[in-house]
Amino acid sequence: MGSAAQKADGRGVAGGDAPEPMFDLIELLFFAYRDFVGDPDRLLESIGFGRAHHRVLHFVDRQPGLTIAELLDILRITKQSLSRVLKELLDQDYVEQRAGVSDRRQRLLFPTAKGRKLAQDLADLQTARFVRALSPMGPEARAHAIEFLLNMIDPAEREKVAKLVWGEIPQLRHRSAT
Amino acid sequence: MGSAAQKADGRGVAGGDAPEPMFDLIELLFFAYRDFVGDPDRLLESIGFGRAHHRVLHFVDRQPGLTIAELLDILRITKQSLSRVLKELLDQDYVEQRAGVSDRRQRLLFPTAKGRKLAQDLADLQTARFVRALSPMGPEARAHAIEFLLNMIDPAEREKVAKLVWGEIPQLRHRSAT
DNA sequence: GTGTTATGTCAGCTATGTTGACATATCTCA
DNA sequence: TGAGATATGTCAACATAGCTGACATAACAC
Repeated sequence: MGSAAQKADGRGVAGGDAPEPMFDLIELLFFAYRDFVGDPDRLLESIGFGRAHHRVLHFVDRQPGLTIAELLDILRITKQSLSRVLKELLDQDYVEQRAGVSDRRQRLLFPTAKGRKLAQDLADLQTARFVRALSPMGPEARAHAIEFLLNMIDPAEREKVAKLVWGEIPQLRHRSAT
Repeated sequence: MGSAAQKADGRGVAGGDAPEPMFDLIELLFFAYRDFVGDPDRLLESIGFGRAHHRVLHFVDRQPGLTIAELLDILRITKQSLSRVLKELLDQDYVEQRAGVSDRRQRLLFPTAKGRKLAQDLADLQTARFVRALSPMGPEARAHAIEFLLNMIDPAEREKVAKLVWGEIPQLRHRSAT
C-alpha cells in the first residue's frame, strides 16, 4: 500500500499480519454499488418490479434460450425464489418459455419485445453511469476497470463469468502470471 | 467504446441515442460485488449476524461517537430497521452507547473491544480480496480503482462520501474539470 | 413553559431469500 | 420396455431486512 507503515494498535508489530485495511476501497465499492443499482431500482419500482426481476430479465435478455437450470446457476438462488419472480415476468409478457428442442423437459427462456425494451432501458441507465464515471478518466480507464472488477471475482469463477460476459473469453487477460 | 459502431436492431441509426450498453462492466460489477460481500457473509453467518449488522458495525467502528441520526443518514434506512439490528449489537456487546456531551438526547455509538475485533476481521477479509485483485496490476491500479469507484457515485453525494472515507477530502481528485 | 428535536417502540406489511417434501414429464440406458 | 435419473413445478413454512404509520419520552432552545 502507499504509506502508513506505522500504527499504534495491538497488531502490525512484526510477523505475517494482515495489511492495512483498505477502508477507502471498501466504502467506495459499497456506495458505488448502491448508486449503480439505484437507477434501475427507481424505474423498476414504477412498474411494480424489484431487483430480483431485473436480474432475471437481464440474463434472459443477454442469453436468450437460457434454461431454468442455467439461470439458477448464474443467480445462485433456489428454484422456489426464482419461480415467484419468473412467474410475474411470464404473466406480464416480459419473458416467454419454449420447450427445449433436444430435451423437451427443459424450458428455454426468451425475452419478448416488451422484455427486450425494458432490459435495454435498464442497461442504458447503468451504462450512462459508467460513461459518466469513465469519461473524465484516461483512455485506458475502461480496460483498467474491467481488469480490476474481473480480478475481484473468485478465481474459480472467473472463467465462467468471462464466458458469460464475452462468449468464449476474448484473450486471456492476466498480466499476472509471469 | 472500442469498436462496434454498426448494429442491426431498431435503434442507433442516427440522432442522440444511448451508447452501446456496457454489458461487461454491468455484469462484472454484479459478480464482483457479490463475491466482495460473500466473504463477510460467511463469517457473519457463523455468529448469527447478517449484512445489516456488518454495515452498522463497520460505520460505528470507523466513526466512533456516531449518532443515530448520522448512521441513519449514511445507511439510508429507517430507524425501525436500524433499531432491530442495533439492539442485537448492543445486547451482545459489539457496540455501546453513551449519552451525547453537548446534547444529552443523542446516543453516541462506540464499538467495544469485541466489536472492533469483529469489524477488523471483516475489513481484513475484504482488504485481502482487494490486494489479490490489485497486486497483479500496475502500481497505479489502486489509484485508478479509487477514482473509478468515486466517479460511480452520484456527484451530489461524492463530497459527503469523500469526507466520510478520508476525513476532510485528501486533494480534489478531478482529472475531469479542465 | 411551549414547541422542536433525537430517539425508542409497537404493529403490520413487502420483497426476496431459505428448507423440505412431493408431483410430473421426459430422457437414458440396460 | 421398464426403471431410474433428470428438469422443472408447486405447496407450505420460515428468516432477513427493508418499509409505513402512529405514538411516547426526554432533552433542547427560546
